[in-house]
Amino acid sequence: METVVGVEGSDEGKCEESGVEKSSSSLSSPKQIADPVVYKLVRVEGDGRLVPATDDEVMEVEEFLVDEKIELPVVTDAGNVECISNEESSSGKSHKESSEGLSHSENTEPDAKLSARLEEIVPSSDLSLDDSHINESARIGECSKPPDGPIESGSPASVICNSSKPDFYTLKGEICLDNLSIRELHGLFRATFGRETTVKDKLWLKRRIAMGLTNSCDVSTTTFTILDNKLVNKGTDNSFQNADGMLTEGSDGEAKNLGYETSPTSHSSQMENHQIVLGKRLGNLSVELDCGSDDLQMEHRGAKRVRKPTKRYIEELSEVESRDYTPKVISSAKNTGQGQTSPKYCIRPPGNAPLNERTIVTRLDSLGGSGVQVPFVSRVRRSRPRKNIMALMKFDSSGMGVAAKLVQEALSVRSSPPESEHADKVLKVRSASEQIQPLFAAEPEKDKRRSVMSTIELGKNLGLKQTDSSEDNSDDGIATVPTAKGGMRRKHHRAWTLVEVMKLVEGVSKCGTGRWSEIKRLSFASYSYRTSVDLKDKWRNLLKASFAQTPPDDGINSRKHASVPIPAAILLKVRELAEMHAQVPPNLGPGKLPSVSRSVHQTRSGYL
DNA sequence: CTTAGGG
DNA sequence: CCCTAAG
Repeated sequence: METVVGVEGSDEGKCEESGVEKSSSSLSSPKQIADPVVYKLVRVEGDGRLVPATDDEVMEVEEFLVDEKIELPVVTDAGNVECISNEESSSGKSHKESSEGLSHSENTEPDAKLSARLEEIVPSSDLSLDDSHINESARIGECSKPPDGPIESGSPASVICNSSKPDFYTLKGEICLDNLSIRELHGLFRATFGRETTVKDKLWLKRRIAMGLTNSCDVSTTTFTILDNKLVNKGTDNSFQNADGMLTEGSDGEAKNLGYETSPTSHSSQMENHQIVLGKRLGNLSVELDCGSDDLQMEHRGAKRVRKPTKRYIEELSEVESRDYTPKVISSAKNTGQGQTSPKYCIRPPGNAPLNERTIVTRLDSLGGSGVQVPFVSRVRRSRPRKNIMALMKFDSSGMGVAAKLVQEALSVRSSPPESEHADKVLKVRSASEQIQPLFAAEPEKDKRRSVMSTIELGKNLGLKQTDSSEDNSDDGIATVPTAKGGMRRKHHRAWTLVEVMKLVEGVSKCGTGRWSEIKRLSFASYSYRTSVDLKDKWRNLLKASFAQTPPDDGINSRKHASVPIPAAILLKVRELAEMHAQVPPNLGPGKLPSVSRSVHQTRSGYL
């Protein structure tokens, strides 16, 4: 019940530590739980002052809010929040609900507060903010930063590093976001997450990208340099994580000062709460590393999520209902904790999606790039035959009741998953939890949130990571084209984002090559598109790319400007893995590999 | 159903 | 990405 904001720093993993938040930090002393921090949508000016958010940002928020209302009933909770978080919005109600359910949860903030936060600005924050930035900047060696920080619109941080590294990202395997222009950041953002962003705040962009590349929410607020998938904080090394997804906890430095944010890893629930509470800083919040999910999230909000079939080609009309919930379930809990680094929790209720869809006529097309709006109908159509959809929608809308029924059925039958992917071994436990989630989601709000919470906890207990699925709806990217034969063919190529690539690499490192389905489950549970075959193909391409490029080294290397190629670090990793796996017989099995894989990235591989 | 390969 | 052959 307590508010998260207060947070005691101990165990919570809060993901949030955003730079701007400092303001919040000042307000929220760790101890004052009672007094929640007020968050306002603001931007940090060059001189360290807070200014009201731009129209754009505000709009985003508003939109979000609106959506929220709509979704609210359906929304589950934390998971949901996360999904939404991307935009900046989430906060209010959803978290409220969630919080209640959770034991720790803190929710506490009433709607009023929410509104309050939007409206109020944090007073004292300026100073604190300022100071911290300055200090940090000062510390940062390379970047001797000009005091003034003539920064465009961005945050002070961005300014900081200008001097030393002019180049983009990838500097000997290093990715430095500090000096990128907004435009560049946008490009990188797109490459990383596969979607456009309208956000103009450099700090936000950097953090978001850093989080994405790093797969963690714990990103320093000062500098953004990513080395080999690890985020390197030059000034203070308070936080960094590796690609593996493990967060190192030791970080304290500034974070502590802020009053919150410590280690994101441990309790997911807490993190969620924080996120929720903080709501406003969504950017940061979105913890997910799966940032990939971001795009999805956006889409979700706008459009409904049609349940996504696990398999691309499946188009069974007859069983729509059953499928409808099924996929969701799978997606939601699917992966085991292990693979994912980041804690993501998106639990999305199957039922509600349709509602949204109906409501909203147009949606942003993340895929295409730049936010093009298209009539949702067309979109839908693409993914599946209209009949189905219509039927589906009706079905859903007509009632939660139905959903509930389904749920019940599921429960009763829980052991028999429909077409679940989780036939596998490990999943038994998981499956149970998975199934439960969706069910709950369907339930009425009140119950729902509670159930969700419980579900989450359950998951925790089980040790599952609920990573979720941010993307189930990904019907987005899939366009089908009728062929002469009569078959439908998938048309849109969904560009692989850096995040996805990293996940893939990580997955390979864990499971080894050739175990695509495993990898799919572990690392790509959230990406419903991307089949094991896709993973395989992508890996093939990566290998080709890595081997091709590395040797020549500098020659053509200058592709820097190419559209966000592929961070060299990743290619290196790919090579290493390739080597390893090539040498290691498959028969060793995944279990053994891990040790090797783990060390891999650091590797001393001398072979190549 | 999941992989491996070729197209 | 798609499609198909194989285990």
